[in-house]
Amino acid sequence: MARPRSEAARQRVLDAAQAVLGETGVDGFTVERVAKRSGVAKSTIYRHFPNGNQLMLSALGCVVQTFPTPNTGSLSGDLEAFMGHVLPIMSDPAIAQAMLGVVAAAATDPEIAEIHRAMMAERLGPIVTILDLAKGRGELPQDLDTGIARDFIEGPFFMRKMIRCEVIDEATLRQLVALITAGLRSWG
Amino acid sequence: MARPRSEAARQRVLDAAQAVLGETGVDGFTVERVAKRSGVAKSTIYRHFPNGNQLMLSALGCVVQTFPTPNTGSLSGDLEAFMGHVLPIMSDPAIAQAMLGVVAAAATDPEIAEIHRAMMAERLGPIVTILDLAKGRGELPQDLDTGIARDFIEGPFFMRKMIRCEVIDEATLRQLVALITAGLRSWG
Amino acid sequence: MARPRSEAARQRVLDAAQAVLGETGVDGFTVERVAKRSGVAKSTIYRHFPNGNQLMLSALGCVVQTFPTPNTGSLSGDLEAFMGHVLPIMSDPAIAQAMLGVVAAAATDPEIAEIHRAMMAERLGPIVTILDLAKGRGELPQDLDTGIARDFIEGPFFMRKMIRCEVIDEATLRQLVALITAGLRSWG
Amino acid sequence: MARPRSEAARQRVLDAAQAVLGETGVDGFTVERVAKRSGVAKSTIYRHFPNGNQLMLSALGCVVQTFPTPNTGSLSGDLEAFMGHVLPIMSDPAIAQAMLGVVAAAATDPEIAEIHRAMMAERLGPIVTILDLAKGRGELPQDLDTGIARDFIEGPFFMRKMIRCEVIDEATLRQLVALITAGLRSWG
DNA sequence: TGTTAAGCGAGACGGTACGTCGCGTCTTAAT
DNA sequence: ATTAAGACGCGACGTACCGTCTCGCTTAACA
Repeated sequence: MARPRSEAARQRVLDAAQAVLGETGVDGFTVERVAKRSGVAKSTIYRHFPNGNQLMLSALGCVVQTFPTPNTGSLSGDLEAFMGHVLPIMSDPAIAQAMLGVVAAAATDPEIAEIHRAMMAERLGPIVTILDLAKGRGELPQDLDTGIARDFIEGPFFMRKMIRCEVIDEATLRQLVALITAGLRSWG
Repeated sequence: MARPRSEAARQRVLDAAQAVLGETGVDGFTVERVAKRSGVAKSTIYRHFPNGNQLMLSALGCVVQTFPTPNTGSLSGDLEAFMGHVLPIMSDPAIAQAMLGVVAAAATDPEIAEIHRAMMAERLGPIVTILDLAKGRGELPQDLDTGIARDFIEGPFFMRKMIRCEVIDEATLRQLVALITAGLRSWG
Repeated sequence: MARPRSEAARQRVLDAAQAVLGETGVDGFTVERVAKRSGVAKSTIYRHFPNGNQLMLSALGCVVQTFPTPNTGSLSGDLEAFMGHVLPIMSDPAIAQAMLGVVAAAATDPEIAEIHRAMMAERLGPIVTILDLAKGRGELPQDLDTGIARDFIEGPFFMRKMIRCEVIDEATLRQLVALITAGLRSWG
Repeated sequence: MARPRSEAARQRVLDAAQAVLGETGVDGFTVERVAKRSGVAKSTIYRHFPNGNQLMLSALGCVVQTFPTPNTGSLSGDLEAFMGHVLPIMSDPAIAQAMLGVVAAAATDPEIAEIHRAMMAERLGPIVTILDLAKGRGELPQDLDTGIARDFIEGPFFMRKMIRCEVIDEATLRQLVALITAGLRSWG
């Protein structure tokens, strides 16, 4: 019966939030700055988001995005293609910061834990598919544990790129994929 | 005539800081809370630490600790032993949070970047030694790239434990080590 | 062609407004509280009243009420009877608060000044009549200044009851009336 | 052991508060405006005053001021002199507004009630003295009730000046004093 | 007897001020 | 000279109301 919350306002807020995040970083992120920049009243922001942290996380919704599942015909090719999609995103410092923030905050805040879960699940799908395809082709043993495999696959990239903050060039990507596929094939 | 800065005070502050970190998490970490809890005046804290973030990080100094280098006679044994040391530390939620915080903050704050570097280096030493020993035994090819290998080794554990927050039991530890050693041996 | 504004709604608003005034006082008086309590939408309230202050004042319309003019045959009797009517109204704390609020606000808001004027005038009529009757009976000199007399009559009661917030019992009422009549008779 | 609250800051705040009151009236009175104008931080204001209302009332402390007790040798002279002191103060619209605000708020807020009490008591002293002197000179009966007399004296002036907002010129002052003294002498 | 403009509830919106909290700096008295 | 205590300027927080504005739905007067 009442006026619906304006999706336009919500979007303007999210856009401004992303801009602020990019410009000032996580530490300089402020609801009042977002309000000023978006031209939306602070009270309206609080009508759409329970608090500043949630707003920041929502602004980072892009982290929880769908990745395409490649199908190149070989395990190595699929893994290289998939990581080729994921790596650029992890390279954006704002996203990296936010992602780590999500992981850290998930320990205490249940709402953030949910985002964390979604973020993790989103990347699981393609990996499972890639593994299944490889099993179908006979490249991998049928009883390979998917849970362990996904950490074995993602871990090295995550470690190098986001934790150690080193670049991953084309050669490194291929070398890591080679190590990973060799390891996976040895399963059992 | 002057009183030296009491080391006792510094230590009480650090202890209180760790307690606060553990109880309230990174978000609830506050200089004033640490002051109240430690019974030390805020001004004294600022005499010992340049600002609240540095205090928090110093309280996390334990993360930058020396790990013993195992020597069990086999690559698998050494890796299992090493990770057996590292994993319990990563399991402490306060340390985990802090570590992620360090990684995130390193992007902007050069002082934290230094801590980040030390934290990373501390773990590198034992890994290099383990790899060198394995090369000496002929378990690994001589030209194995240490930089890539260390991400390939640590990454899966880090991913599973700290990012995905799943337990790593004895069996999982051994399975991951098996995958890793198989991968490493395939180098070249 | 259009629907007329529902008098029922207006009345429900006024009732709720008076209730809110009585319960929370002038400071706790809020349009939104009145809306919630009355079950009437805020927009409807603003359709009937230009703003919150006006609503509050309208809710106090009862202060601007007609008082009967007594005629007991003597000045003392008339004054006692008149104040006997007025005092109970001044005793209602909500009305008292509101009345003071009107006086205070009249200084700045011309609309409230109008209410203030009406409020004052309403009480003037009976007093003039009482004085005229007394003059007719020869109890008071013909040239008694009505303007001064009305302050001389009302002032002591107002001061004691509304400003000093002390009770006025039967005896006090009679004593004050005696002082007043004696004073008035001395005019000239 | 700690730094004492700076009396200078408190005074600057009060000065600014009075200025704001005078310029914008009670409605435009805002803690943030006072902060900005005084150059004192909002948090400091809240360190000195529990809330904005209390600040406003403290700024009106001048209302609770000591009045000199005249001694002209006659009751009429004393009353004229005393009201000659009081009337100019009641004429300041800011003070008048505030005074009514104090009376109104005293009903609900115990702290304001205390101010109200002090405000009332401050004026009682001189009046009692004036009455006692008159009794000593034989101008008034010994058994005159002071409580009733004080309302009888102050009431008319208060009513005319602050409630009805009419001027009190020299002639009116004398006429009212004449009525009052005549009334008082009739006691008993 | 429909039509239709206004009333109405609900509540979103842009604002302003609130009172609180934490920061990092400072001043004071005591040790 | 260092410490405990805490005041200070600053600035963000999240809340409460303000008065205005869309929304659909309902309803009484006109056509």
